[in-house]
Parts: sequence; C-alpha cells; structure tokens
Amino acid sequence: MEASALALHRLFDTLLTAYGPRHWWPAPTVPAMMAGAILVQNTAWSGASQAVERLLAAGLLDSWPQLLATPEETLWALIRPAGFFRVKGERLKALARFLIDSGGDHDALFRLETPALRAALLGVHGVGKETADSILCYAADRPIFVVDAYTKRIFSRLGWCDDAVEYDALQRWVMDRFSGDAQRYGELHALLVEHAKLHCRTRPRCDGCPLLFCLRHPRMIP
DNA sequence: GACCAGGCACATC
DNA sequence: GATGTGCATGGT
Repeated sequence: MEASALALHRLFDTLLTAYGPRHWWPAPTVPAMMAGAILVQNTAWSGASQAVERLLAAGLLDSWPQLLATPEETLWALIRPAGFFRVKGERLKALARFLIDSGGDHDALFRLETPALRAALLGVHGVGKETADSILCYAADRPIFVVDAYTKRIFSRLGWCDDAVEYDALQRWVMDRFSGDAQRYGELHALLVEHAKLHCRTRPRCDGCPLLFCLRHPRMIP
C-alpha cells in the first residue's frame, strides 16, 4: 500500500481506538437525518438536535406536505435553537418541496444512482456539497466521504494539505485511499469531528493528541 | 462579554 | 473565479 494510504488508515485506526465507534448520524429516522443535515449547518449539533426533536414532536417529519404547509412563524419557533431560523426554515421547505416533487418521499428519491442523486440534492436551495454528502452517506447509505470544516482543519494542521484545500480535492484524495461502505466512511467522518472537537478547536489543545505521529508526513493532498 | 459552531447563497469585484 | 457578507442561537 502507498505511504499516504497507510498514513490515512493508521489515522482511522488510531481515532477508532481512541474514541470508539461514533454511531452517526444521531437522528432516529431518515427524514430526521435529512432535516438535521440542514439544521446543523454552521451550528453545533447540540442546537440542531433540539430543533430536530421539536420537529419530530410536532409530527412535521412524518409528512413533508405538512411541513410545507406549516406557517413560517410556527416553523421558525420550532427550529429557533438551531440558529439562522429564517434561512433554515426556507431550506427545510425547499427540501420538503423537492421530496414531494420526487415522488413523495425519500424511498422514491433514493432509487437514483449515487451520481444522479448527488446532483439532484445539489439542485435543492440550501443544499451544498457537505449537506448533500451527509445525506448520501448517512441517510441514503452511499459510500461517500463527507468533508467539513473540521476535516479540513485536521488535515491542514497535520501539514497534509493547505488550509485552503478544495472540497472536491480533499474528498477525492481520501476516497482514492480509503475504501469501504457507507458505514465505514461515515465512521471516518464522525471520528474526525470528534477528534477536532477535542483537539483542533481554533485554540488547539495538542496535549494528549493521538495524531501527533501523523505530523512527520509531508504535504500529500493537492 | 467575546468567541465559536458538523454551510450556504448571494453580491461584488 | 475569488473574496466578502448576512444569517442567529446557545454553549464555553
């Protein structure tokens, strides 16, 4: 195996040993996962999860038409803990409209092949690459690696890439070297987030960081 | 009270 | 194509 692939696998094994399986995505149903992917945008999961729970309790994740028919102010009040409630409310409605137009629910939508499904999701207002890939990996069970701000920060702090690395370049680099199913890709992403929360905040806490051995690798990601 | 969090669309250059 | 800005709450 190539050196960069070995380094990536060692990183995964080390994080798995250090933190254990993360059991992501932390939402009970497919619609809750999809809504959660919108609600967590640029927000801590603690706030997003409250919003998901409130939508579930209100029954709005049992029926996309019902969510779409909910008055803005009602929706805003429910998702307020996630922040950006006006834009996220609009994005949830765009997602609902999309699912209704796609045949009513995610079962119809998820019959698409992965590239077509990704393109369709990216066509929804408020769904960018990270949100689309989160839905693909965790809700639609597709083998896709999700890149996020934490992922970029970890790899750039290790010196493996520049901090301005592009989403597609980092995703491609990982997926070319780390094969597996959706569960395995999801685990890698979840472990990276867990690690970043402990050691790679804006003020780094490198004491006890299990990844210090990775620093000896030179820049590897274009 | 400042800083930060599992993005995205849009305006402007 | 690159860069800047608005969106908002809740935890540390």
